[in-house]
This record gives sequence, structure tokens and C-alpha cells, in this order.
Amino acid sequence: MPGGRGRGRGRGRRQRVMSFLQPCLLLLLTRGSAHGYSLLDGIGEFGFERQRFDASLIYRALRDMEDFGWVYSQWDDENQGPRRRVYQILPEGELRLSEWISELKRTRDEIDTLLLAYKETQLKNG
Amino acid sequence: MPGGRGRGRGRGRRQRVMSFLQPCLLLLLTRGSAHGYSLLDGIGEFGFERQRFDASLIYRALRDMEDFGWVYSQWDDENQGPRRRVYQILPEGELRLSEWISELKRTRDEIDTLLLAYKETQLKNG
DNA sequence: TGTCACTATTGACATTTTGTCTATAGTGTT
DNA sequence: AACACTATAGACAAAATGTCAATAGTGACA
Repeated sequence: MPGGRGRGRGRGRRQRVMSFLQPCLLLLLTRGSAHGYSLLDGIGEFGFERQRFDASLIYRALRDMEDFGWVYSQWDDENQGPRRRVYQILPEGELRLSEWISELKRTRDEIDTLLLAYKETQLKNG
Repeated sequence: MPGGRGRGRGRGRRQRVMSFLQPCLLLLLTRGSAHGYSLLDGIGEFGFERQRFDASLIYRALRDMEDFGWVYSQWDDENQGPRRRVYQILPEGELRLSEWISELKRTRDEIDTLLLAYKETQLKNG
């Protein structure tokens, strides 16, 4: 679609979440190992609505993070029911999480800068 | 991988900025009309490093926003030098900006939730 | 006069990220 | 058997983002 940019963007605004999902998962995993489906419940804590959130996003994030060496997984055959892949966080993952935390602090500060600037323009213009 | 460079994702981490760029531009435009190249200087205020930031991103953002009806542009032939396209913010753009501000507040709160949770886990584990 | 640097905008393409839909599979219930 | 629920994986589509090259006017300078 050359030139077809801008088609329907901004429609039914989907919010970006993935860049936020991975640190959330890492944080949950610092509390103890877990499998994907249980993490799906855990992320509600961080503002994800369990409903409108496709589970495959979590599995993909976990697989990606395993590729990066941040987490490690094993099949768990102890429990009955469908097999679960249980994830643990690795030292690399803890390091990455701490870096992410720093980045998120910076991001928050940048947002604050924008919010402040907006406030000021509002005051001037009324 | 084509090229076989094996570059995993997460390498040379570039940070996402576009979702932040548009509201910044809208905010700058509430202070007065401007053309792309001058906005390039303005965004430094919001933490973008003028150097490692390709100007085409700004032009694209502006064109997209014009497609959405948030801004309006006209060629300015008054000045000498290469022609400039001068942008003004439209009421739709001001509305969108105010929505964006609300979203950013929510985002900031979500980040705060994560930061707090991280702090707590750190305390427990040491 | 040529070419270099700077301002200014645009277009094309590549890559990465994100969203959605479907497939598979085990277990328990009715 | 049909269904619901848990659980994971894969494929594909769409959107966001990054990079590079093309074009063009002006002024400086040798």
C-alpha cells in the first residue's frame, strides 16, 4: 500500500501494552516461578484487563524472554490437566528488570514534563 | 534470519518514541503555528535528542496528524529559502491532545504501580 | 562557476512490535 | 458425545518505528 498511510489509524484506539508486559511478567516471576496461564491472572494488578487481553501475548512474551536468557522454563508433569510450562526468572532477567525499572522512571519523568508543560499552556490560554 | 546476523530482539535497544512524539508536537503547536524543521528543535524540551532523531519522523507525524484532522497546513512562501509547510493545530487536535493527556496520566499511574511493586519485592528479598 | 553546507520536505523501504485468530490437547462435567 | 475450562503454540495481519535516499532553495567561499 504505497502512500496508503494513515488509513484508519486512531480508530478504536488500541493501547500499547507489550513494552509494559515484559517487565510486569519479570516482576511477577521474582515472586516465584509460574506458568503462563497463571500469570494471566497476575497481570491484572498492573492494569491489564483480563478479558480483552489475548493469552497468546503472554506466551509470546515468555518465549521471547527465554530466547534472551532472562527466564528459564521446564515442563511440569506433576499436576494433572494439560501440561504446563513453568517459568523461573534468571539472574539475567533480574538485571534486565532493574534496567527496565530505571527506564520506566525516566519515562515517567518525561511524561511529567509533558503534563506540566500542558498545564502551563492551559493556564496561559485558559 | 535473512543475512544470518542472528541479531536477537532487544539488541541495541532503541526506545519507542512515536506514541510520545505526536502529543509533544500537538502541545508545541498550541503555542503557535510552526513548520517541521523548527519543531525539531522544540521537541528537545521533551527529552528527544536532536541528534539521534531522524527529521522524517516529525514530517510523518505531522502528515498523519493532518490526515486525522488534528492539524492543518499551508505552504509559506513569504520567507526566502526552501518552501516551508506551516502547521496550525485545529480544535480536533486540541481535543485529541486533552484526551492524550488523560491517557498519559493513566500511563504514569500504571508505571507508578509497577515501580511500587518492584520496590516492595526488593524489600522482601533484599 | 562549482561545490559545499545548511535548511526543509518527501517518499520508499525495512524492521520491529503488537493484535487477532486458529489449532492442538488434556481433563472433567452433563 | 458435546461442552467448558485450562494450557500452550503458531500463523498471519496490521500498525508503529527506524533508516536512507531523493529533491530543492539559499548563501558562502575558493
